[in-house]
Amino acid sequence: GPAKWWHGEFRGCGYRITIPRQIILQVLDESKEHLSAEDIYLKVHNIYPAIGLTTVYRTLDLLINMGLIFKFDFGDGRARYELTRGTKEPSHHHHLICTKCGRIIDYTDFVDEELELLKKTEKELSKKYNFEIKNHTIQFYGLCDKCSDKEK
Amino acid sequence: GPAKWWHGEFRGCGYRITIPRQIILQVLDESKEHLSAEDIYLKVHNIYPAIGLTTVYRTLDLLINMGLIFKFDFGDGRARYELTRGTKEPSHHHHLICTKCGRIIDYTDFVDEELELLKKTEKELSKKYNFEIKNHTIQFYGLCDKCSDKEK
DNA sequence: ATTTTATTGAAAATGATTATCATTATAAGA
DNA sequence: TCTTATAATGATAATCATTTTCAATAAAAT
Repeated sequence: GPAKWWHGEFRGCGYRITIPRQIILQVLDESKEHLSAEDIYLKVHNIYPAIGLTTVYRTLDLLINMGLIFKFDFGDGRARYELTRGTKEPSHHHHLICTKCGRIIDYTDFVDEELELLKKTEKELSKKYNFEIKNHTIQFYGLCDKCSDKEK
Repeated sequence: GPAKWWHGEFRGCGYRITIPRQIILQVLDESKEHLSAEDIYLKVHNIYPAIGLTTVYRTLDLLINMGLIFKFDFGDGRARYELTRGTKEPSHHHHLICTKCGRIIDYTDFVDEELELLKKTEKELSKKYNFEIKNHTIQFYGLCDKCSDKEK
């Protein structure tokens, strides 16, 4: 097939372009959800069953180090992964997490205001605690509409 | 010894007051750090070696459900626990987490401004996504002063 | 085509947390 | 004080996500 956008990035780092890596990136590219390693494994497995879970974990690690994906921890014991799609910071979107069904909702509303305050806070905290801030997370936990209804 | 402040809470819930529970609460009370289950186990073990790790986990679960402690997840694979000391929300303090040495710094600066914005955001998000928000986390990741120095 | 070595997959190891279950100890009642 | 019912405990095994190991395979340089 035609060369993908990320082939150059791999070549530049001296990494080989392999079938598992192509398919894992394809799966990540086709999904807009927050996939866990196992989610990715299952989708990859549908396309090319010989690829193992180990390779998925290893490739995800590689992609994180290359800056091609973000890793999120929502506190449910399994990490989620998502293509950066060019952004250098994961901060452009935040999350609502349903503590009952595990659903994760991205929101992009009000983030401008948030970012402004966060930037200011970051600057002041850096100064006060001599702490070099690289990243941050904001997460809201609660019940999504469906789970909220069920409780009544 | 004299009855502790939490004895009433236990009695009220029908829970028994046992040696492990007394010591685990003592350890939590004497520490102002964010202790992991194993940290707590080791300290408890120093005071009363017969207490097992299982009991520590079980007691921490109980204390969470009673609202006596908060559980934090900083994304390093082990949870941390801290006495609520009367507060009903963990939101009164946020965290700086060093991604190199794992040090966790509490900060209470600027939280008022943050809280104001968060309350507003929560309200609007609740409305828009029909999501019942119960809690939130804000965490800054980066390098603490010591680890930042080492990098140079 | 051959060779070098990065990459892979199966299997075992790890580390935090949870479940099981027989034993023990708390606290209520005789 | 002496039962007695049962909540709580601790040793052990089980889970579950993730890592490590290592021999076999495949990418890409020669």
